[in-house]
Amino acid sequence: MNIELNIANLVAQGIKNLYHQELTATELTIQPTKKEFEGDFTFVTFALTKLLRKKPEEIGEEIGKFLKENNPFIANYNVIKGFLNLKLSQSFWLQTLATIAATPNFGNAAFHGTKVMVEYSSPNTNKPLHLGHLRNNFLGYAVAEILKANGYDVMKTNLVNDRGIHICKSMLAYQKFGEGETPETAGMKGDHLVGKYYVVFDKANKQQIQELVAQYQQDTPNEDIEKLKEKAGKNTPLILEAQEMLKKWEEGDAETVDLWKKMNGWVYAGFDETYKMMGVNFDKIYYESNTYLLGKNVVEEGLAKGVFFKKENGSVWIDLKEEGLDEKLVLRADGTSVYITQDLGTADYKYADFPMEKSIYVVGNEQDYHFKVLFTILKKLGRNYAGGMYHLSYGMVELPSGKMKSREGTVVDADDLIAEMMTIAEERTKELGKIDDFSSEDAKNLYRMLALGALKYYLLRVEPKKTMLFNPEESIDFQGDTGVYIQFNHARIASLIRRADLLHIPYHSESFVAKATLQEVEIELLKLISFFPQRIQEAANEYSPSVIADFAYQLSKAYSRFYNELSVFNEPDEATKSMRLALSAETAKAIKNAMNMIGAEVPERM
RNA sequence: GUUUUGGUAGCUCAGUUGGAUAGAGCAACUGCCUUCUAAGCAGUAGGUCAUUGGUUCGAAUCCAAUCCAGAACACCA
Repeated sequence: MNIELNIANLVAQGIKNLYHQELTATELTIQPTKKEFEGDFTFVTFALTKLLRKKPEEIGEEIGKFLKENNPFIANYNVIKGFLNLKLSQSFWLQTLATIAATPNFGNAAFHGTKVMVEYSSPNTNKPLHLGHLRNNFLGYAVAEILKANGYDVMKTNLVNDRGIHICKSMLAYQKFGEGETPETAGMKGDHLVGKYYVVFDKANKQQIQELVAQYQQDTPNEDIEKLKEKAGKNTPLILEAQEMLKKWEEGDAETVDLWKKMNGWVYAGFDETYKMMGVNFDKIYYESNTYLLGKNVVEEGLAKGVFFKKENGSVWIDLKEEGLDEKLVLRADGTSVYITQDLGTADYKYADFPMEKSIYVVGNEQDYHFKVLFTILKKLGRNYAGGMYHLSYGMVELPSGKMKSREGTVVDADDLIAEMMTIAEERTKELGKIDDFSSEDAKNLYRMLALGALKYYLLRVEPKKTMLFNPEESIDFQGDTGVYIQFNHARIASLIRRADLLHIPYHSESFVAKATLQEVEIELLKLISFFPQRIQEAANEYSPSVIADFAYQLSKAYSRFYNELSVFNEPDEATKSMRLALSAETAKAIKNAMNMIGAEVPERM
């Protein structure tokens, strides 16, 4: 359903009849009429003045008259300057409601099976998830769901960064200071425990840097302090030991690998719990420990094809100056991989797994350059899938004090934040006392729903690429433009529908089409629902869940207005009563569908 | 320095791809629960759309320059 397109077609027909000019519907501007004017949709005539050599008002008058006379759905029209405002008839809107009601999963596109992979989350296994990860996870999950709603065959993946020097840091600190502590003995989630040792490492290492710098200063008192710090950072006993450990790990040293397995196991258990709480999931999980050696064959291939070149010291590069980028290293002189080497190999690996037409990487905008380079290289290598690759780049979540820094303890922990939101949801719900008859299990489920709904909506309503601000002092709101407001409207409708069903009041199409009367608020609401398919498409085209979040909010707001202005059960006209129930039911369905698409659940009662 | 992304109400954000008098929420103020869930509704107040110039019937939106802020530019990941 696309009402604007239909109207554009009617206008095009009118132009053909009146002026003998062939214009396609997409060349014509149709938009919803601004609320301060009379009408539902507006055709902008300015653009035609040159072609038709007429005044904009004149064109509006002529087309308006033609449409009204030749189409029963056009009830009326008025012209203000270059704007032709068209009012659609009651019967048109009632028919629209009937069509929406008869369409299962209204808004969703038919399945076409185009394969798309969405990689998101991709955590490090050396520290627990924080607020920034929440934005990533919610975004990735939502984009995947939105693509599904648009008919794609979606594969959600997670590439876990489970090896490397940073992992060795936690391992080393644990080995030195852990005293055999486990998540059980410490009473901590595994990811938090491992994160604790990452911090321990950092602290001890900082101490060593200071000591080294002091020593350097004695030896070379005239050297620049920053340079000394940099040098010290690379040479502390702890860093050297961590590097040694990494080497051992790569050689498969049994003791090191066992420790790594043990600690990663703790982290995975912790992550699983958090993922479950967040309501996100994956179809396949990749581990860097399995993929970090990939890509060397790609380097050979690139050399053979002349896409890459070798420098005298044996390192391999690609020249991307023509693309406005720089020279980029793809293999070290000692033959070992760099970050981009594995990403090249992993891209092939993923494609072999799932031959997708689109591949989306949900990764923060600090890696914009990296992905530009990666995609360019793959194109140059002639990968046919390269054209479908997309870096869904999102902005950082900042605190009023600036960036979150784990070293300064200003990180907002994901588990803590969710727990806090649940507590607030519980307090607020108990205050209102509307679910006193709930079992404690049902109540807890509601708190989780509300907490996560609030959090997801809060993070997803903002356009992905924008940096956003989170103020821990002010807890996330439950009023106004929030997830909870939307959930509240759903619960309210659910309550109406329960009552209608109990009283056996019908609300199928036959009970209202051609009989009921619609008020302005109802038409506004119906109009919004009818836009759902376009909004879903828009969200998919732009990989932007904020479009769906906004849709759910606009819809809830329109419903709230309707709910306060008009009564359902006190309406004397039976057909109109049925229509209002049907309208409510369809609103609830659209709200639920939209909220599910951004990963938020919606309650029947709250 | 180069590249890149932003700058809209006191605060947090929208703005349907160039359309009419730029919108929401929060915070402030005023009304509305004997009535389908008030986690609500209605209203008041709040703007040099960073600045300047350009493109045209028409610019928050497109182009150029400038200012401010963030990020990236490692034989790190």
